[in-house]
Amino acid sequence: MNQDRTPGTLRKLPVQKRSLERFERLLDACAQVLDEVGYAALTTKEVARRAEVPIGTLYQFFSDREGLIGALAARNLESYLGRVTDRLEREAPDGIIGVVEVTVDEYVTMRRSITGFGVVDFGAVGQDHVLEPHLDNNTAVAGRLRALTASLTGVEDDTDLEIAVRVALECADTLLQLAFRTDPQGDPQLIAECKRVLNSYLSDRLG
Amino acid sequence: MNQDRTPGTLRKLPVQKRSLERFERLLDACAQVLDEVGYAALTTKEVARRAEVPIGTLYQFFSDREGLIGALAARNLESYLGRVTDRLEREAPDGIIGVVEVTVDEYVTMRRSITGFGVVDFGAVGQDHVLEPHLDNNTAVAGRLRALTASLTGVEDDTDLEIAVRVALECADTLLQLAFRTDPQGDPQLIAECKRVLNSYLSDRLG
DNA sequence: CTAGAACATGAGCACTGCTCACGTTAGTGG
DNA sequence: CCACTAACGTGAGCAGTGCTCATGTTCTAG
Repeated sequence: MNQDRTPGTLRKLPVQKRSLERFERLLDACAQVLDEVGYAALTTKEVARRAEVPIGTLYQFFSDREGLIGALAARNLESYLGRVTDRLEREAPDGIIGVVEVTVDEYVTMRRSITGFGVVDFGAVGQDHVLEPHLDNNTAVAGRLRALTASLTGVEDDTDLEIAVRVALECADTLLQLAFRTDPQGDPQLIAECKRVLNSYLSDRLG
Repeated sequence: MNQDRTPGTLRKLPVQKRSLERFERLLDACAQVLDEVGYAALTTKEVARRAEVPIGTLYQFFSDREGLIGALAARNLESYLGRVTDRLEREAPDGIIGVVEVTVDEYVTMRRSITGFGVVDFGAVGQDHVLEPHLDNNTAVAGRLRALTASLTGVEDDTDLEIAVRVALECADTLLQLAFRTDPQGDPQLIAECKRVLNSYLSDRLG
């Protein structure tokens, strides 16, 4: 009894080995189905069928359809931030331009290689607060990117930087969505244009 | 027989008076419901109930749920473009900055006054090609804004302008969405930030 | 060994988008 | 005025969805 009925969340994390496998299989199947039929047409029954998991089991882990997709988004975000952090620490670029280069390129790489990444990246539209309660997704991502940016570029980490990163991220997100809508491999001109927008704005804003 | 089964479109435009009233009532009810419960929770039955129109009648006009929402988006777009055109012709600003000012302010005004405008503005996400076949919504809007911009600022109307307007529109769209997500009246700082992004980018790009 | 926690299952409920067969009204040529 | 066609009106019901819950099975700590 007393299951977690908060929408868009996890219910129970798997603790035993078999159910952990199933949990991951469900996320993989979810990514696959998203890739094939898109967000609106995704069906929990189909995801369960692909993962070879009964429908009831799916709902043991995820409170609802949104919770399933949200968990996939969270996994994508962790993966993305891990990769960006690694590259930034290794390459240690000394200015805004270098940070823009790395964050954009890493996003592009993931969109080309991770199934379903294009549909939910860090959270599908109209479905916010997936990553942290009370924060919409891009705000959560912005918070984590801001810390990285401040420590690498020496820019003061104040309210101004917070807003600048928030705005830059929002633009980058849509422009890259546009680039990949235009060309499945990511229209190179639009990717370049994305970097240009970010560089114009951020140097105007912070420089 | 032989109804139009193309998804996301209109079926028949009303030709007689009573059905035209019902058509408009359906769009108004659709806007109201969107405003109250959001995109995902909108139900065709509820829209029909509000408009005091039987469900079958709704489906005489609209091929499906998406067609209904798309028709609302199209009505919003025409209204927006009309207002922007009027103001630009009357005020005849002489540079990019003036055009940015007018287009952004007019959007803000509409979001504050038109029910449901915030949810679909010119087309809900994941539901493109509503305004013109084979063009996603923002591209269609961009095309019409580009013509206006070129004639007013004297900038050459070439491929470069096309891309610049396309990119600027995409950014403006998300940043204004963000501004209104942050504050129901539209966060003033984020609205200002939106103009800053557009001005930095466009003067860097076209100047 | 055993109590209780974690996990597994799928028929079925409530609800959705949408159809279609049939009835009603509006408009027009004679 | 009528008769006739096209436009309009209608809502029970179908196919399919998200999700539950009663019942059973497996794991693991003491």
